Amino acid sequence: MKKERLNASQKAAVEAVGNPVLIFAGAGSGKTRVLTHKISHLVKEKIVSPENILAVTFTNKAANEMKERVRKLIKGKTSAISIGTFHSICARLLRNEIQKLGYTRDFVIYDIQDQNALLKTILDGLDIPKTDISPSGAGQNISLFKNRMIPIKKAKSQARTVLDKRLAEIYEAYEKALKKNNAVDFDDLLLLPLKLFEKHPEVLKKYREHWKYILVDEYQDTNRPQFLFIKKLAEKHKQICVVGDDDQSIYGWRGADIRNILDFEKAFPGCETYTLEKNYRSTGEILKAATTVVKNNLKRAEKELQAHNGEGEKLGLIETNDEGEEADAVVNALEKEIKINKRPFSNFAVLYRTNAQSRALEDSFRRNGIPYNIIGGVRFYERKEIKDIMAYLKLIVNRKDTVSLRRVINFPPRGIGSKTLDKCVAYAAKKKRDLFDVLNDPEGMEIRGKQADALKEFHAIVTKYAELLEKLSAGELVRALAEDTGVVRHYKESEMPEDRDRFENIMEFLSGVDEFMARNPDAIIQEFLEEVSLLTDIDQWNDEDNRVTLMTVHAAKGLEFPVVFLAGLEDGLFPLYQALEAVDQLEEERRLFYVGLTRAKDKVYLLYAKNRRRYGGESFYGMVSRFIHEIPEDSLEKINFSSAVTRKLVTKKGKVRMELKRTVTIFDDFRVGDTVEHAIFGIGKIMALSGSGENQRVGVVFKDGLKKKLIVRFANLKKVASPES
DNA sequence: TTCGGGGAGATTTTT
DNA sequence: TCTCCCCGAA
Repeated sequence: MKKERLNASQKAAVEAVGNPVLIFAGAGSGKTRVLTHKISHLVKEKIVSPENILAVTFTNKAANEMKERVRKLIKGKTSAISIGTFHSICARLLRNEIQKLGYTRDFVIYDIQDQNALLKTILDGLDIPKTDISPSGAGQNISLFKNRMIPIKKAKSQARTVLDKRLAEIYEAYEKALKKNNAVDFDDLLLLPLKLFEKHPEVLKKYREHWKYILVDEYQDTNRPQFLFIKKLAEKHKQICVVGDDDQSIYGWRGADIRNILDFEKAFPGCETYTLEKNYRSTGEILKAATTVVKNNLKRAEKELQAHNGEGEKLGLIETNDEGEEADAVVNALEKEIKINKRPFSNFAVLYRTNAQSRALEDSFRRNGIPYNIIGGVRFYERKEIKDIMAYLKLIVNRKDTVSLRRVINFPPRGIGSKTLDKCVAYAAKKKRDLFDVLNDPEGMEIRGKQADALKEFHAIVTKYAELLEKLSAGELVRALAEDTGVVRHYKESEMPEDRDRFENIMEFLSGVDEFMARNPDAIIQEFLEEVSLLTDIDQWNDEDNRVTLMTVHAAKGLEFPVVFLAGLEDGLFPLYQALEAVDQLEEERRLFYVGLTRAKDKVYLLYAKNRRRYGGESFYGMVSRFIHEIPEDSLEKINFSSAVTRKLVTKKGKVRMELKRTVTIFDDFRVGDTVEHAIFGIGKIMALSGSGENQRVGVVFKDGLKKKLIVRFANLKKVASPES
C-alpha cells in the first residue's frame, strides 16, 4: 500500500483511545494499516509501553506482516510487543503456567493426526466398532463440545440417543488420555488459559497487568473461547480495539461466532464504533459484484464499500466441460493477460474451495510450462516421514506421549508388532506404570528373544537422547537422532521411488531445523516443536518468486492479487439440500464467495466445469455457483473457451469418443427470490440455484402443497414474479 | 508374530 | 490419488 496519509475515518479509528473500539473494516479498506498505525500511535504518544501491548492475528503470516510493518513505523524497539495468533500466544502462556493445572512444561501439542491416532486406541479400548463411530468423526464431535465449552458432565447429561451417550463416553476417555499423555490439542490451547484464569485469579491478574492494551485482527472469526480469552483480559482496563468484517466470516465450521462482532457493544458497553468503507483495492465492477452477492445475507452490519480505483473490466465467466478443460481455460486466459497487459506470473492467483481441486490445474500448468506455487494440500509438516521424526522428538521431550510412542516404536521396523505392544499396554495398566517405562522390562511381561532386545534397544535410544536434550543444540540433536534411529537409513536404502522424495524431505526438514536455530540461537527443542505444530503452509508462502499462486479461498484471506481466477464454481446437489435446511450455512458460503471476489484488484475470472469427475477433482460439497446469478448481469462477460482440438475422451472400455462443445445458458432467467409456479406443487419461492448446463437444479420453498421444500427442475417451473430490485 | 502385497474405500475449508 | 486393512508368506 502506498505511503499516503490516513483518510479521515482511518485516522479517527487510529486515534480513538480510552473506550473500547470496534472497527468494521470492509474488504480492502486498509484494515492492517489501521491496526499497525494504531499500535504505533499507542507507542509514540506513550499511551502504553510496548511490552503492555497484545496484538492477536489469525495466521502466523499476518502476525509476521504486522510485526514488520510496525517495525517500519516505529524505528525503536518493537520486539517487546506481543504479536501472534491466538494459538501461539496461548501456547506461550501455557508454557509458563501450565504446571498449575497438573501438566508439566514439556507438554506436547497434538495435531489432527495425533488426535485421530489417540481416538483410535480409545475406540478400540471401548470396543466401539469403527463402522459405528470413526475416529475423525468422534474428533469432530469432541472439538464441537470443546468449542461450545460443554463440559463432560453436561455432554453426558444432555445425551439422548445411544450415539450421543457413546460420544460423551469417548469425550471423557479422550480428555483423560490427553492429560495422561501430558498433551494438549488445538482446542485446549484456547481452553486451558481460561481454566487457569478461573482457578487461579492471580494468573489472570498478572496478565491483565501485562497486557493493558489489546488489539484483535479478523475479529469476526473468533470463536467462543477466543472471545472469552480477550474479554477476561480486557474486562478491567477496557483498553481494547477489535477490527473485523462480518462479511468475511468464513470459519463458522470451526466455531467462529459472527455474533462476537455483531454484539461487541453488548460485551463492551460504551464502545466506539468506526466503519471503514473506502476500498483501495478492487475496481468498481468487482466491488459491485461482490457487494450485490453479500447483500443477500440477513445477518450482517449495514455498510457500503466505495470503489476508489475506477470501474475496471467486467468479470469473466467461463464454462467448460470438465476439470481438464477448465485448467486449460485458466492457462489460456492467463497467457492472454500476460500478452496484453504485460503481467508477471506473480500477478495471478487461482482460488478454489478444496485442495483436491488443484490437481488438474497443476497438470495443465506443468504441461504449459507455467511456474506455480501451491499453498496447502498435504502440508510439509504433516508428511509421514516428517511426522515420524517429529514423533521421536516429541517422545524424547515428553515420555508420557503414547501417541508418538506408538507411532515410532516399530518404525523403522524392528520386530515389535501389535501383539508385543498389546502385552506392554496391558502390563503398564496392571502395574500402573507409564507405557514407556515398562519397555525396559520385557522379562516381567514374558517377552523374550528378538522382541525383548528390540524393546530394550528402543527404550535405550530414547532415554539416551532425553539425557542429551540439555547438552546438544536442537540442530545437532535432530541430526544425530535421525541417523541413530535408522530413519534416514531406512529411506536412503529403499528401492521404492517415493522413498527418494521422503529422504529428500527429511534433508529439507533438517535444514529447516538449522534455519530455525539460526533465527533463534538460544531455542530449545520444545520451542521448535511448538513453532512447527502451529505452522501452516500459508505462513511459508512468499510472493517474491515470479509464480502463479494456487490455493483455497480460505488460505487467501488477507491477501490480494491483480488477477484472480475462481475455479470449480459448479455445485453438487448436496449443498442445495443443505442450503434449504440451514440459512447460516448458505450465508457463510456466500461470504466465502465474497472473500474470493474481493481478493482481486483488476480482474476476476469465474470458472466452472459441467462434468467434473467425482474423485480427484470435485469436492463433495461443491462450491458457490448458486451465487453467480446474484451478480448483476451487466457485470458479467461470457468468455467462450475453445480448446484447439476437440477433446478426446477415452471411456472405461477403451472406446474413444469425441466430445462436442455446446453452449448452454446458465440459470436461464431465474433468480433467488423469484416467485415461481410449479406444475404440480403450485406457487413457491426460489431459495437456491445449483448445477450447470443440463444439470441445473433449483431449490424452492412452496407455500402450499404437500411438501414445503423441494428441489426441482427448471423445466417444470414458470416464473410468476421477481422481487423489486 | 511380523512383514508386505494388494484390494477397497474415502475425501471441506484450518489453528 | 492416497491410506487403511486384511490376509497369506516367512
